[in-house]
Amino acid sequence: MTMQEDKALDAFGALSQETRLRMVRALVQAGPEGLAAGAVGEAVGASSSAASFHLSHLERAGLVQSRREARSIIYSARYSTLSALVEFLMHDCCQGHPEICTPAIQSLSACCATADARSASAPVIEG
Amino acid sequence: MTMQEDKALDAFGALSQETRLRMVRALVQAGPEGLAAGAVGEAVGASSSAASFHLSHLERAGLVQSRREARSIIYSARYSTLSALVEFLMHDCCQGHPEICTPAIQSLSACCATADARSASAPVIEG
DNA sequence: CGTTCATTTCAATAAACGTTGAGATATTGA
DNA sequence: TCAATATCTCAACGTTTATTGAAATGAACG
Repeated sequence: MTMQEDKALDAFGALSQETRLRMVRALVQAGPEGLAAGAVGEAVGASSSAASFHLSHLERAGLVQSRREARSIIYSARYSTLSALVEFLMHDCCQGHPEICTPAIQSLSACCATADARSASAPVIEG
Repeated sequence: MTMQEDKALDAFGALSQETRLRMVRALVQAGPEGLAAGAVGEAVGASSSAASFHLSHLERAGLVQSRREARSIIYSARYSTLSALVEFLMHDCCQGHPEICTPAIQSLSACCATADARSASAPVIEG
């Protein structure tokens, strides 16, 4: 479950570049269905060549994954890596002061609040 | 509450370097009391010059803060920035699929589990 | 089977980054 | 004040990284 240091470095390195950070956020927000490479590039204002370079970089870092669908290559976020990254960074964060990291937990929980309310007991696969 | 893109880029850039990533983790684990610059450098295997350079970098990025204490400069993690960074990255992560980001929430919660149990109702300041 | 569309690869230039060691600054105690 | 300790600053070097545009790949459809 816990990530290795070198994987975390690759991931943070990948996230430390404007185009790639935007790409990851666009894909995080796009959900599991993902976006075609061209759409990602357009969403973040990158040339097709730059988009390909940065998406490959993100895939090598394990932050996104790709699948072919007809003519397009569809990229989507790897939420498990993002989650592992958070865990790696905050590992043993409390040291007897749980109030230190609960704000981080709440920030993350807040993002799910509306979705949770919408789909608390119903299956969500549709469309 | 939400972080700006350029701040997030600075933070991820700071975390994308082995020495600095180790430093942040050492300081996260050290808790609010922090560690002297020399101790941080020693903990991560950096020369004093390199330690100073990287700690300054981390401070500029908002990930750590410093205070003087006698001859030493004590560095400590800025948990609020780490929390904001997580929020920035995962913003709008669910899109109707809350099961996507709950693992991340649980990862983060797990880190506080023992501390929570230990100090659920008692104040924690001691020695 | 050849054309089109989407994406990737390549090579060159330019910019950013980390490391090093020497020297500067600031604090403490004799 | 002087010496010792802790940390920071600076500049030069070598390495890594991003960008660009042109060319190549690879799948799909008539």
